[in-house]
Amino acid sequence: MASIREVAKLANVSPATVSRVMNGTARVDEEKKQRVLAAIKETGFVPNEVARSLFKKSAKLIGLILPSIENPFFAQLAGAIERCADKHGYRLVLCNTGSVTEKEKAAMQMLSSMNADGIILTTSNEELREFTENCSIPIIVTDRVFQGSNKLKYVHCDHYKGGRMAAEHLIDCGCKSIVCIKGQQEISSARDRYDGYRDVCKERGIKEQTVDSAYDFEEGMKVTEEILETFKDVDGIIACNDMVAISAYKVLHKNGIDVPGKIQIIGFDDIALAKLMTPELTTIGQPVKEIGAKAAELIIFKDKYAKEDKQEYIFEASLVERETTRDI
Amino acid sequence: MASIREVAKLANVSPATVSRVMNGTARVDEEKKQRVLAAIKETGFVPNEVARSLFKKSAKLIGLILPSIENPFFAQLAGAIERCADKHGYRLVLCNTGSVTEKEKAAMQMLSSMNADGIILTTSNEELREFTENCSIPIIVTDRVFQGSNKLKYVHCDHYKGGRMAAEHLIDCGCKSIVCIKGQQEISSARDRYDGYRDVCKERGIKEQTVDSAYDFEEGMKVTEEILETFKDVDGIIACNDMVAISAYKVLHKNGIDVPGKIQIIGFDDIALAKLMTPELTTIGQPVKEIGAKAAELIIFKDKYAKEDKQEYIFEASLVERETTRDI
DNA sequence: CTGAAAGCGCTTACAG
DNA sequence: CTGAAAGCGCTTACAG
Repeated sequence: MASIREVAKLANVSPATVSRVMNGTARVDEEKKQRVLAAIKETGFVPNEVARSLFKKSAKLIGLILPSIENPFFAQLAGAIERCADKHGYRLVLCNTGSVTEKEKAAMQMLSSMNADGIILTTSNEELREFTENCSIPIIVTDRVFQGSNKLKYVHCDHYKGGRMAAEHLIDCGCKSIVCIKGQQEISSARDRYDGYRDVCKERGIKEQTVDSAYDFEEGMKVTEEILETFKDVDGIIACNDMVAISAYKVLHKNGIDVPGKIQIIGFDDIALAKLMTPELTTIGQPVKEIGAKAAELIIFKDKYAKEDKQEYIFEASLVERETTRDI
Repeated sequence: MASIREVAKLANVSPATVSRVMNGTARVDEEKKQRVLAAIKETGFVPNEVARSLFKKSAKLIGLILPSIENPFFAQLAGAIERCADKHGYRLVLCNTGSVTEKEKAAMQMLSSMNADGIILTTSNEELREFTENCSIPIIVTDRVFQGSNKLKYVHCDHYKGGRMAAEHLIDCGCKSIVCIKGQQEISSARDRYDGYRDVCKERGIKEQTVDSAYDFEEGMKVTEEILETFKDVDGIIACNDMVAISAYKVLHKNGIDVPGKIQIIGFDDIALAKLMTPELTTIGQPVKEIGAKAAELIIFKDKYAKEDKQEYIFEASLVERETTRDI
């Protein structure tokens, strides 16, 4: 790899001039400029980003810390973030944590020591709050919220309203006995979704019926069996996300229960798979692209956003009616 | 962030000594060592990876260049690579290219200028071969192969055998009229899978029937409609991957065709969704974890592998029988 | 407009 | 065992 020195020698100028030509940071004599450009071309010179980053204290890197990239919702989020980052010349460093606190901490530390420009974090772990507040680079929490922190920024969709929409839709579809599969209540988004469901139940005078589950296939299936045993008259299921909704469908189908004829199902997230499965899954969609792009922009344009002094960026969820519910 | 200088001052030693304590690169007087350790703790010092990387010419970074992280197979691959990388103290830089050549080239260049230790690349684009061969850091091509290159290393599963297994399984299940949905034939893995199918047809005296498709939902559905019109007696479909298989099922189901009763389906990859859908998808599984880990190790332990002088690392595909076929 | 110099924060010969 | 020095490859005051 050619260095700036070689280019300079070839063009008969100083390294400083080469740097100025590359970056357009100062006016350079036209003739010299041409010589530099020619020399860059001839040597195939590409500036070393590490050296640049050491000086600038910005590596043009965004850290992405996720429970698991295998979760389709997070994969979509990562895709959205990557596309936005790439557009502005930033790269993404991916860290899977399996929600293990020590890994999350290690990733944050590593990322700061890499001069990353910021971190986009999705964690289930509220204990992490203090640690994140002391991190030397900006952290954007996506999809979830830490209670009581005012140092971080948040980007997520309105899960509470989403929860309401799910419940209301099922009621509109004629359901009388709705069971909500709650996600882990340590996760703020799961809490909010559940709260939405609960409030609608109260308002509409419907019995609140719930069951606990993790965001996970096996759990989803186990819990659905449980529902069938416990709530004999169930005619509507709100799943904490699409994965669980799909698992629920699987169990109902296996038990010969017609969906949506006998029991209706609604999921959460609108992952790509939701409309691919048979029957197509009704769900509450999140605007992942917008969420991902906003999170990335909050880091890329941090100076601009610093002035805005807004802490939470909230997007609207939307009902996506498909085939596991039937409006009447 | 504290620097090595501050730690040194606090411990009353030189920065060199601090470095030696941190890295264990030389014997240090026990008492000084303790002072250094205490000073590190007190200051919360974390060494700057950028400075380290500038000197070492290794950023402990692996570049991952993929068509799209949203594709579940690639998401699983990324997860496998990340876990292996993390175990050895390496980070992953994720680049989505949408298979756009210019993006692929830009990503490779960027990654070298970041002092990445190597690149794991999945591309459909054989024109890229020369460019990759001239890249200054090692490149491991996963899932696919460039024809005629002997500078790169390859990690993938035996797609040819996989194609054979799919065809043989369908025949064993009693299919007489099998249609193969070929993936894009510029992609070596799609070619190999198809070749496997074709050879089995020849050997078993079965008529070869094919249809072209991309690895994509919409295409999968369109092409399945086409199959239904063109091949009236079709009783088995080999899809180029699981996504397409799922789309095919969707179309068959919509047309009231019983699966596997009337038409049997087999996919490729064994993505998580395959066993989640209803009916569960029979498919040819790839050992993604092993593939991802091997690719990462080839970069992390490049010196060790340089001696091995092996260019291709091939893993076995395996038949995963589920509910869209029925052995007789 | 432009070059010499200093510096970003580490690491490793080198000399002692 | 240990410190002073040089250097990794850039960038930007500074002086001219």
